[in-house]
Amino acid sequence: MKETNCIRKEADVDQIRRCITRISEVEEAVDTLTDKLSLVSNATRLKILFVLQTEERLCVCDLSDILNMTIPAVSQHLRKLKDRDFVKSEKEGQTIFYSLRNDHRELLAPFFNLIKHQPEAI
Amino acid sequence: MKETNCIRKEADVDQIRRCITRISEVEEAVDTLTDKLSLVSNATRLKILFVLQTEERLCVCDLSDILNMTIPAVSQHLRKLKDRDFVKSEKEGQTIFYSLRNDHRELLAPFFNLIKHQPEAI
DNA sequence: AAATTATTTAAGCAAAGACTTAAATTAATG
DNA sequence: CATTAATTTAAGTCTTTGCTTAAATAATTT
Repeated sequence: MKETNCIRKEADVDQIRRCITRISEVEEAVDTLTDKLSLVSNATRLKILFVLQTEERLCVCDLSDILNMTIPAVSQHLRKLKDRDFVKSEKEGQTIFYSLRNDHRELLAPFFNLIKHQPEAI
Repeated sequence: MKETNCIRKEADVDQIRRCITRISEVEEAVDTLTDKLSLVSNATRLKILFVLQTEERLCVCDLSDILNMTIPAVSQHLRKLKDRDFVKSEKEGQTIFYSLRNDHRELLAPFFNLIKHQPEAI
């Protein structure tokens, strides 16, 4: 890649430098955030999180019935949510119950509000 | 798919029904939200939005320099952001300046806060 | 008018995502 | 102890995404 694309005379070099600096400062935070958002930006996973908000805990086959999806499909979503600390699991006999973790409540709260208070369109 | 996966005796049929109802009520809101989140959950696009927050407006080649990416790559991200009303564009001669729209400020605000106030880890 | 500049559009490709079905694991039960 | 049940893991497929390079548009300058 070329070093510079903006060769127009009006180009504000200081502005560009300033932006580069500003972005480099938040680069890591952006990556961390987008990593989490990419999890939440899936309808199935957001539904799982949403319903776990009120239900305390649900097992895989509960969720499979609720979401009308196959068990393995649900299980794979749950693994992702668990890997990123959105949910935790507890085994009880042969069934495994999933529940919300507190780790990302702050991130999730605005979404749940949007969903609940503007059900038709956001 | 089978109608029911949960055949265990402890299965709480009422709970499952309740969840199905609750989810059906927010289905549309969830889709609308995840559609927007999937846009924001990309590091390049979040950076564009972040930097446009303070810079008022930037042209495509500015952003290409700032993000160290090719012009077409940036242009394609901008199109997505524009299609979903995150940004607007104004032509001035042969350069096209992009700036933030107000439509999704409410959705974006928490992200910008997270990025700015916890730069190391969220 | 020809050449240059800024941007978009298009086509192609590689990687990531989300499902499917089948097999493996683990626990409970007859 | 063999069977059933709940879940995970794995492998395969299809779609989506994000880039690349090349070509097309459109405005400016020479």
